[in-house]
Amino acid sequence: MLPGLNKYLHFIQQIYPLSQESLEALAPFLNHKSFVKKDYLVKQGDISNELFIIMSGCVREYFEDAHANEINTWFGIENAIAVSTYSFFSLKPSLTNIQALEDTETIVIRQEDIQKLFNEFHEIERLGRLLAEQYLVQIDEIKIILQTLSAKQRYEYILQHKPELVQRIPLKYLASFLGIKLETLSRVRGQK
Amino acid sequence: MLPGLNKYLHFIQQIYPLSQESLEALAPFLNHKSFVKKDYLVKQGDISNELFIIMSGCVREYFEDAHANEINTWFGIENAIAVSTYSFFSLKPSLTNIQALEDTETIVIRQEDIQKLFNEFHEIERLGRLLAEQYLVQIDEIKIILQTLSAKQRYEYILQHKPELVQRIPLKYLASFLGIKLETLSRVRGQK
DNA sequence: TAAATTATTTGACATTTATCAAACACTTAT
DNA sequence: ATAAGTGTTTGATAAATGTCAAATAATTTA
Repeated sequence: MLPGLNKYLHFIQQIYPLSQESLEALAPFLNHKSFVKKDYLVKQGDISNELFIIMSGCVREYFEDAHANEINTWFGIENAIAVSTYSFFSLKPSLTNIQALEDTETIVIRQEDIQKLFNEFHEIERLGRLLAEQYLVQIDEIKIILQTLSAKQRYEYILQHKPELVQRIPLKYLASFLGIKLETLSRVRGQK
Repeated sequence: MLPGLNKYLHFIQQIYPLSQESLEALAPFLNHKSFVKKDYLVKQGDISNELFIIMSGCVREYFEDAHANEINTWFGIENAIAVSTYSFFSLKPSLTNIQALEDTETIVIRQEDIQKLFNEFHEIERLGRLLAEQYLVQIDEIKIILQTLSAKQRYEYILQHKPELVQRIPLKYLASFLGIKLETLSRVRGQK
């Protein structure tokens, strides 16, 4: 049996409890993958047909813009699902990299296996739907922060609502996630 | 039979073709609702348990911030699905209003009916999953624009990728959607 | 532990965007 | 057709954020 699987299953069960039957069907398709700091889970340009549940550690999703600046678009820590959504859903080349910021343990499942499980088990597809809905609401929240708040307010929001991120993610990565420059973020932190 | 339903079904069939059986099960739960300009499809604070497919017309989603400014978070035109996602998925009070910007014809389906259909028809739940995934990718695209681009670049992006929006949505609404002020948007349009 | 590397802060200044007020343009209702 | 209301542009100025360079702090590696 896959080490750490119980913890993963518990996390999943909170979102939508699966029957014993589904769990047993799911288990063989789950694999463990470890990454050391700076390893890539997903590379920009590749078709990313894997979904990662982060058991421990922390990752960033980013891409390079026209001026070769890195834009960080998402961060994931324990219990988050790291997936290059566009690529995973459409099986087209990934627009982003996903990279480990710490040594990171994951459970991986492949797109084609999920597809098979979706076909066979309605309730697994339900779980998939609920996860997509949750993910959507989370991204929408970030989008609204960016539509609404000033640099300082963005930092305070993230500090209040995602303090783990501020602790664990280097500021230089947080800045572009918040849509501001590193120096501005640094200054905004100084104020109160 | 519901007028306009065929067109709606065609739109849905492109995302995931449903069997005749599912279509027949779905049809009785679809209703037509018309809105005149300025009518509300969803009111902030209400639990919004309806999902609207826009047959014709155009809507905005917005909320009022702390200073009673309206922040427009989303726009929908023909074939878009208008839904207060957070409220619809969690059945908690809506954080946003959805308002008709033109006279608007919609097909409505209720959350509890969708739930029943999801329970009964796996393939309808699959359609739901795929729609959630599509919606997610669209929102993520907007989020990345806000993380990355200057006022001028945001306008150019939207002009290039969603020209219908620029034509149909008053600039005063587009501005907050792009995370900038009306005057800045106006100026940025002037340049070239 | 020291040196090298990486991350963050600070300063001076440039640029972008916001603010407030007014003018202008366009639409709607009488 | 006119007046009233809405929407957009323009101008002057203020505030926020970006840029570039350098200093400091923290972390990693030899």
